[in-house]
Amino acid sequence: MDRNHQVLNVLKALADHNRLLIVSALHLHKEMCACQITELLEVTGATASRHLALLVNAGILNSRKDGRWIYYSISKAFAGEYGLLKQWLENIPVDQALTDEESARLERILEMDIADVCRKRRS
Amino acid sequence: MDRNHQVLNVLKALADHNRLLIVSALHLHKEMCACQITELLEVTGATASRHLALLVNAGILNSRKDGRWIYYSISKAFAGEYGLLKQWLENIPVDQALTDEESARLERILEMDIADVCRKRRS
DNA sequence: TGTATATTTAGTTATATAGCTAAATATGTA
DNA sequence: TACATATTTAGCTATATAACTAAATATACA
Repeated sequence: MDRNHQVLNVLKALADHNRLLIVSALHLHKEMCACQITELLEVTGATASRHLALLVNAGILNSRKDGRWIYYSISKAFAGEYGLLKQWLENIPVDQALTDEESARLERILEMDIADVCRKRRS
Repeated sequence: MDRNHQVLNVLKALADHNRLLIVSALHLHKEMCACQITELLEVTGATASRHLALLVNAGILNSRKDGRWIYYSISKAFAGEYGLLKQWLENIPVDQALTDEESARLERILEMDIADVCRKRRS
């Protein structure tokens, strides 16, 4: 990937409602596992997985495997190379990044035990 | 358009090679008319027009009509509401925003008389 | 007024991609 | 080892959109 397409890749990665939701949620909370994110998006695991892979690929997220769960967080590289962009994303008011319903869903998910969140997943 | 979709709209507007090229060129040069931008993108006037309308719609560009030409520039509203994002875009190194070929094309276009640029347009 | 120029709108086609289901892979636990 | 859980991969379908051409609209000037 030449330098010229990296910037575009980052923008394309962010220019999707569900992926912006993932990034916003991870700004509010350091880490979330794939199944928590799947619940947040209300999509199948496969769909969440693809979005997460795309964000990792664009250098925006880091993943960390712990047992059978994979935790995602904003990558340090993104903070470094795209500091101003990251700052902008962090400063987006919550009500512009998440709908009321999504905020409520996020809170509910974070209050639950991860094992319970994962066990009740769709598909 | 509710607040929630504005941020996404701005990102979607920027997440396209040709539109990012337009915005980058306008960061380097205050104003360009539609026909200059058409030349820069190497597309038909109709295609350039659509990209420009989309950027104006997202609040990123301003247009100013002067005779039969329409001049475009980065909008003050964008600088205000999306200051950090605008700063980020301004700080993207030129070689990451434009290919060598595009830089050369931009220089050539800006050296020419606008009337000549417009007269030799495709389609 | 008539003609050339500049831009936009309408309509078509091709491509990209978001979602799904089903199956594969990997990990933890009985 | 066998089974349940967690995630990814492969393949499909529907939708969005970027490009084009042709036609419409608007402006400038002879």
